[in-house]
Amino acid sequence: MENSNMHGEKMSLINELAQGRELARQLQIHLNVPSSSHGTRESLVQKIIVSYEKALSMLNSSSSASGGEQQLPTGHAAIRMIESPPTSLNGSPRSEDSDREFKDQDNKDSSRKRKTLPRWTQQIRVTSGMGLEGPLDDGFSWRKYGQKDILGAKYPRGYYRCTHRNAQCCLATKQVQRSDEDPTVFEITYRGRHTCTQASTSTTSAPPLPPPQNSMDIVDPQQNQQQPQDLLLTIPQGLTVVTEGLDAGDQELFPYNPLNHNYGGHFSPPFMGPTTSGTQYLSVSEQGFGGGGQSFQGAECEIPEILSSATSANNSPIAAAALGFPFGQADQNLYPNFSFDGPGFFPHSY
DNA sequence: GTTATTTGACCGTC
DNA sequence: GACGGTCAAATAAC
Repeated sequence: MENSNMHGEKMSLINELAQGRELARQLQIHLNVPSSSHGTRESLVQKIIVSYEKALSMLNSSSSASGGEQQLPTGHAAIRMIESPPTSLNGSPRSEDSDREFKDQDNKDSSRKRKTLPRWTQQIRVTSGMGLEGPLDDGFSWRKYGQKDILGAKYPRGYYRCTHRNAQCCLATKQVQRSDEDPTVFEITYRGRHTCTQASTSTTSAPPLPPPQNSMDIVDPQQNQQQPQDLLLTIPQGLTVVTEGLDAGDQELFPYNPLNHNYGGHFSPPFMGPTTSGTQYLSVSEQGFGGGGQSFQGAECEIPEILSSATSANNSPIAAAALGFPFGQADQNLYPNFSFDGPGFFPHSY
């Protein structure tokens, strides 16, 4: 086991470094292109930084522990991945649908689309004076469509979906649940991915990325740093962000989120831990963060169907695009181990 | 006037 | 029947 892990980490490290190199090349090209926008260059720079930081994190973590705890050497954030069941901090019935969805997928399959959406959770702690609502703003436009008192929870759960849901068929949704025990902690569960252009333009914010555990296994088990890294860009100082990895049902997650393009734009394959679930803690200094999230639910959009097709039609560029796969062919070169046809990748049709 | 939020009702799942 | 998630009308804010 360890050997395979070690090997996997090495491969991941190599991939990460290769990605960084490729990004540097792209930056070089852009620097020579007058028409290239500043934003594009910035994006590439950010990607390179992220890539190298991830590589460093891998080295750091591999030498430290295998307990799923990692620390970025960057100093501006402490990221911790904790393998833990997707339970809420407060013990409240947090996304109970986690298991429910899991069962559904297992048993019936997708009579209800929302049950098949990728989902991941972040726990955000507001440690210093910013509005408690601050953490809810992740740079994406969310529209609240519901609020519900949850059994066993002191605070109601808020339901949000992407503002561009109708206009751009963006199925991203998120649920915001305040912790009972610690009101400064918000548990944000994201569903689905942003497919709206907004996702690709909000480079200043770092909406949480879905922790693609599966992809992780396939591509790079250590890339989990990606998300935290991105989050750092927008999370207000003083906030502690805990990303609870994909819930148990994440076998269904696609590893990537169109969002990835946004943040810095790029994709970074998997940033979640090698395990099916995990928690990431981000401690940042204060300024505004936004918890972004996404999830899906719409029915008018055909994304789910497209995704489904994607699972059956391996390597379809269109499907990949629809899925928001960050990497194109070039990226695939960077991640030779990645494949769409792995049963662990798209275990179920969407 | 347009867009976002609130809130009760409805639906699906367990 | 209980519960969570979503819808949609009413209301508020811009």
